[in-house]
Amino acid sequence: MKKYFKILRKCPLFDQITDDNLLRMLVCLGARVETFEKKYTIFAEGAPANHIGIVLSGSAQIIQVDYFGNRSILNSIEPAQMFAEAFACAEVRSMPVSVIANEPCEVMLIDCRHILHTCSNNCEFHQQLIFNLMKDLATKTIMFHQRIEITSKRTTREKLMAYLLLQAKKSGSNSFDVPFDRQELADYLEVDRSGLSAEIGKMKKEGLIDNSKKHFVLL
Amino acid sequence: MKKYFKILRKCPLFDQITDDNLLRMLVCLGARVETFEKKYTIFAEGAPANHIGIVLSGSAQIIQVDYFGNRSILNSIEPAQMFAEAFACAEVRSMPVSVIANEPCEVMLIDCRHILHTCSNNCEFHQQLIFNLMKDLATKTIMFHQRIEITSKRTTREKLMAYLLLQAKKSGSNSFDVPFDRQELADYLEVDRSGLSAEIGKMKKEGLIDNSKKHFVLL
DNA sequence: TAAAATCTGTTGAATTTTCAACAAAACGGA
DNA sequence: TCCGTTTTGTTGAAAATTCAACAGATTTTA
Repeated sequence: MKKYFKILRKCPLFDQITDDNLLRMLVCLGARVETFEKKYTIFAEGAPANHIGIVLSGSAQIIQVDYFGNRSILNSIEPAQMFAEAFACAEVRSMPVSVIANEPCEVMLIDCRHILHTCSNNCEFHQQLIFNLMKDLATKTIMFHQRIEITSKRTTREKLMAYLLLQAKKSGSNSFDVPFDRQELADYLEVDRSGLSAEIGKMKKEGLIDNSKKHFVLL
Repeated sequence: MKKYFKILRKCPLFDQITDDNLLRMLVCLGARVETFEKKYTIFAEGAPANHIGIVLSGSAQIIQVDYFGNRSILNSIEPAQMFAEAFACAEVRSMPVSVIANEPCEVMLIDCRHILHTCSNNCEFHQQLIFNLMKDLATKTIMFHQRIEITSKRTTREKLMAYLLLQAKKSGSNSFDVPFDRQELADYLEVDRSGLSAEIGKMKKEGLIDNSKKHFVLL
């Protein structure tokens, strides 16, 4: 487990937890690590929603697929970030979304019931973990607000521009990579892929942006 | 304060809190009640985000207005529900959304810092409140997932149908009221109002739904 | 009660998106 | 390196949304 400490220290779940306590805590929580190949399903829609996931390496995507097969990408999960914590904390029966490995992944899984319900050892760190979960959920809620601000725009160009402006702000630079290929970006922005490609082409011609694959520059 | 107990007991923030403790707690937290007329701003975008709001009577709406004046309605807040808790818990500087009274409202305001940071009295209920906040935030996250499932649909009809199906499920009946007038429903679904009116008319003609004002029936 | 303000439904034109199909480019594996 | 697969850009036609304008209905206010 020790080899994961460097990344786990960055995970908001373990804020304010000393290195000394972290190892014992992981044992007590029954944390385990699993690996997934690219495109493999980490959590399937409909599966029990008991576990919190933490991406240790690689990346994952939260997706919804509707009755007609249309995919929405809700979020991209990078190393040290958590996923499925809302469903585990709300104690819903089953997952309403799927989580897919976007590249080869190492994922730590923790049964959330071990966090929410005090264990027989009566460890004091439960309170800190619950506080950290609360903070994380509040942050996730804000991310959803930002996503809604983007997808509520009515045209492909407005959505893309709103998304790129936010990414530039987050990265602190006008030159940055996005975590999506074209189809994925379209499924995040809720637009048609070919329309998105066309719009990117137009905006390049107009000198608004520069782009090559996943790299974008705001001009 | 006692006159609000009946509704406060239904607020998820006070789950597992005994009536005896509730009054003392409200004093300790510095809770206060304010009233707002219809359409008045409870929290303005850009204002400090320190307070959690609880709707005691009436209802409120969470709205985003973009640069061009386009309004999105993120959520409707009914009595006993909280709002702005995510921003207060995440300790962001200022509100990224506005909260508007949808009808005459009584609102309880609690400075979230009194919940997150233990007070000098060292009351034991902080832990329970933080646990309750975590549960509430998890539930709110799930609500956003549902909203995204609705607004990610590409046509007005699909969005409306997805919304109505969810409302029917929530109300436990095929006959129910929605908390929005036409323009508000359009701003929630992220579609054009006139297009929405036209689509409702078509669906009535096709015998899919019945509707009058805010009342809908799924046939 | 009457007048004013707001809300709703309807229309047609303009804009935009979606859809399907295809070819070029990029990628990955043998 | 070559071949098969995946990704990306491009196109045009069909479908849907948006927009502006207006009239009738409803609600609010004086």
